[in-house]
Amino acid sequence: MAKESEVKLTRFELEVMGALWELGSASVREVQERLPEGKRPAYTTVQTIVYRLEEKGAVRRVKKVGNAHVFEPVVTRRATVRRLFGELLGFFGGSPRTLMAQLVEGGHLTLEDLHEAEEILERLESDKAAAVEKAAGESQGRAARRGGAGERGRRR
Amino acid sequence: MAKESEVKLTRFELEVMGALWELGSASVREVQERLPEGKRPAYTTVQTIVYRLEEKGAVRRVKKVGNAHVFEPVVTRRATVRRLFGELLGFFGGSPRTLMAQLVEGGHLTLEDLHEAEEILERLESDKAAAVEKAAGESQGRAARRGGAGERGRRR
DNA sequence: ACGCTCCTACGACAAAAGTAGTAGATTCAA
DNA sequence: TTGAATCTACTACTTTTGTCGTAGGAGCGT
Repeated sequence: MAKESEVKLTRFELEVMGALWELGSASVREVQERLPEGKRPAYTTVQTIVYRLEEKGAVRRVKKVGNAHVFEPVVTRRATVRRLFGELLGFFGGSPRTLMAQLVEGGHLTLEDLHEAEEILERLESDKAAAVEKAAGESQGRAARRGGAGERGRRR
Repeated sequence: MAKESEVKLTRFELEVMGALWELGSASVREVQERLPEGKRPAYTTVQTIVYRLEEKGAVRRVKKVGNAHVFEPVVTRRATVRRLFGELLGFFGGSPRTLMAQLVEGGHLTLEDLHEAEEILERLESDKAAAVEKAAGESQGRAARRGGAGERGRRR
């Protein structure tokens, strides 16, 4: 199977992944309910997307609560951002700088954001030699466990 | 028609727009040839994309050279980045900071990039009251002609 | 043991994206 | 003024996305 970071996600799939990343792991229903009211498709629509994500290897079912499957992201948010950003760079001649400039001008970034980024960068820089390639410690997961997949008592 | 910044572009369309932004304006053929060898579709395929972009209002034909139409971008690169980035933010919980952090960690941004961004930001900040809402003077079009769209010499 | 309610597995489809071929008009160098 | 080279304007087809509906299986409260 193609390198996992190669998974190409569509906008909607990303939307679903977004929910999944936030939740750590969740059932189809939970995902659906986390989607912005405006564009909240039918349950089965979300289900289909999740299934497709599973085929693409972006998520996997980890267990079952009640009779519902609980899914969990396989591709990390980080890897995905990297990928997306890489694509972006592609469209813009490959200069992160130009892109940054436009983001700043677009009002998306504040000075604080930049400062923080700098700190992170410096911190990284200092222990560059260290475990840079570990990439394992994704802080995904548990965090969002509040509730559990099986809450019933929901009608439609 | 819908606010121009609303145009939703697909990956391929973005690719084409990318070429167009770099070129300032160009014929279908020129666009095609600017596409990376690997994924360079047939001439007519590119033509179709360009036509569709025209329908979406993302480009327009400005003149004719020989018997060929010359197209020019209507939506600016900037507006597009903004849009894309906004989408990105949506998928990631809306925090530009988190996103930044991941970009930095992903090795996409250098300290220099950040510094420059800061400068730009500060500059902007100072004359904020000024023509912020003008938005009209997009320096696209011919301006973009400074031979070599891509500032080369990029590291990573 | 029932009857609900929820979930899963599939199957379908329409719309959008990706990809390309063809016929006929236009240019341009000889 | 001809013919080759090149465009444009359509048309068409295949995949991929976006969206759902339905049939049947599973839990669970009573």
